[in-house]
Amino acid sequence: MTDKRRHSWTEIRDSIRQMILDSTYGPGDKLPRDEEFAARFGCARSTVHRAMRDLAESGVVERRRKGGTMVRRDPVTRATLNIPITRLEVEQKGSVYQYQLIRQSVQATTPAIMANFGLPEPRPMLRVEALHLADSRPYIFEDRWICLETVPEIASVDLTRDSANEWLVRNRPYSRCDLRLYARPGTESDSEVLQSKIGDALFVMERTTWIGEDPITSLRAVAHPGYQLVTQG
Amino acid sequence: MTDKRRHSWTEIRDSIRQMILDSTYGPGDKLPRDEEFAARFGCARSTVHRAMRDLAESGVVERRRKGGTMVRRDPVTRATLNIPITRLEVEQKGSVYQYQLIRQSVQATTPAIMANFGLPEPRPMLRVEALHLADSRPYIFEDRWICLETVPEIASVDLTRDSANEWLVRNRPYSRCDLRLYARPGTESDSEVLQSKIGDALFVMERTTWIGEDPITSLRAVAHPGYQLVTQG
DNA sequence: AAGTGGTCTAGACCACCTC
DNA sequence: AGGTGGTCTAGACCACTTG
Repeated sequence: MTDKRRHSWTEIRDSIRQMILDSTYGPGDKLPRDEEFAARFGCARSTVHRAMRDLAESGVVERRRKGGTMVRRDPVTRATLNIPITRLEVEQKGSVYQYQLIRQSVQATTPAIMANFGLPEPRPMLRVEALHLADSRPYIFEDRWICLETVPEIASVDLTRDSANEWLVRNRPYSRCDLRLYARPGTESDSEVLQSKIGDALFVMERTTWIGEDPITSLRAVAHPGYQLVTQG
Repeated sequence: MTDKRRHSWTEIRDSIRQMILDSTYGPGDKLPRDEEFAARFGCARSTVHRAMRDLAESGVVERRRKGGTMVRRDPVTRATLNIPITRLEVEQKGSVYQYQLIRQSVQATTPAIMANFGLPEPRPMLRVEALHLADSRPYIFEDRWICLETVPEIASVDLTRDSANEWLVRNRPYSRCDLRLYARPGTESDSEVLQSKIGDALFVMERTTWIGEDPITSLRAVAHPGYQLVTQG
C-alpha cells in the first residue's frame, strides 16, 4: 500500500533547501514556479507557497512577483532579538527593579537625532533621560527623544512613576524599527549615572521607531559594564 | 453601494491589534476563537489565522491549541538581525576584504565551549582562529570551534584560503542558533591581532549553532574598535 | 501584456493540549 | 474527550513587475 500521507510544508521546505545545498540550484539561480513544484511534489500550490515563505523569511531565497524565486547569492544568518521591557528583564533575573527619572524637557532635535529619524529639519521633541536599576545598582541608562506630534499623549504621562520605555511599548505599536549595537568606552558622564569607570567597555543599543512615516521615538540605551544581550532561536 | 472589497489579513491584524491597545482585550486575556473572529469580520477562518500568526510572530499574542489565543502579558520588541558573511559585509561597505588563518588545530573542548553547546563531556573539535580584514586593517577576529563529528567535511577544506565562516554558512544549515552580544575591554592578545589598545571597548558576538541536537560550531567574534551592528526592520 | 507570487475562500481533517 | 489552532486542498482573483 502506498503512503497516502499528505505532504507537509516543512517536508517540502526541507526538500527545496536540500536541493539548494546540493547545488541543484546554485546562488543566483531561478527556481521553478510554485505551481511547477506543486506538480512535482503532488501537493497544492499553497503548500509550496508556505514552504517558500519560510525560506524567504530565513533568508535562503528571494521572491518577486513576475520575477520568480531566486536563490540568494549572499546567504545571511537571521537571528531574532527579543528585547523585553527593561523592568521585566530585570525581574526575570530575580532582581528588584527600580526606575529613576533624571531629566525631562522639550528640546529641538540635535543633528544626530534628526539623522536617526531621517528628518530634514529640527523638530521639538520630549527628551527623557532615565535610569533603570537592578537591586539598587545601575542597570541601563536611557537617553530618549519622543516625537510630540506623533505621540501627544506622552505629555500627560507621569514619567517620574512610569518609564517611557514601558508606556511606549504598551501603548504605541510601531511599523519600522532601526537598531544599532556597539561598544563604547565609558565617559565621565556615563560614570556619574552608571557608577562605571572612565574607559570601561560599555554596551550601547540605539533604537529608532516609526509608525508609518511618522517618527515615534529614538533612544540610546547604555548598559552597565558586564551587560549581555542574549537570544536563542 | 456597499464596499464589497474583501477583508485583507493586514486589516484584520490591525483591527485586532487596535482592540488590544484599546484594552478591549487586556494583557493575559483570552481572545475569541479564530472562527468567532471570522464570523464577526465576515471573512474566512484562514484569513484570521494569517493575521493571528503575524501577531504571534511579532510577540503580541501567544497561541496554543485548545488553549486558545492570549494577549501576552509581557510585550516584547522583536528585531531581526541580519548577520551576513563577513566578507560580504566588508565588500558592501566598499572595502577590500582579506582573510588570514592564524591557527588551526584539533583540541578537546574547554569548559566554556562545552557550556555553550550544553555538552557534559569534553569532545575533540577543530579550533580555528582567523582574522578578517577590511582595507588591510583588522576587522573581526574569530575564535571558532567546529564539531568534527557533525561536520567531518570541514577537515578537507583548505582553511588557509576559505574562511570557515563562509564555508559553514554556505554548506551547513542549522536548526538552532544561540547568540550573545556584549562589550569587553581589549586584552593584550586582542591588541596583537586587532591592532587595538589594551582597555579599548570591543564589541563581541558569540554564536553557537546546532543541527537538531548535534553541535555544529561555536564562535566568539571580536570586532575592531568602532564596529557597529546595524539592523533595519 | 502577461507571467509570477500573494491572497482569499470554503471545507476538511489533523494534532496538540487543556479541561 | 473534546475544543482549539495548524495544515492541506482546489480554485479563483488580484497585484506587482518585468520582458
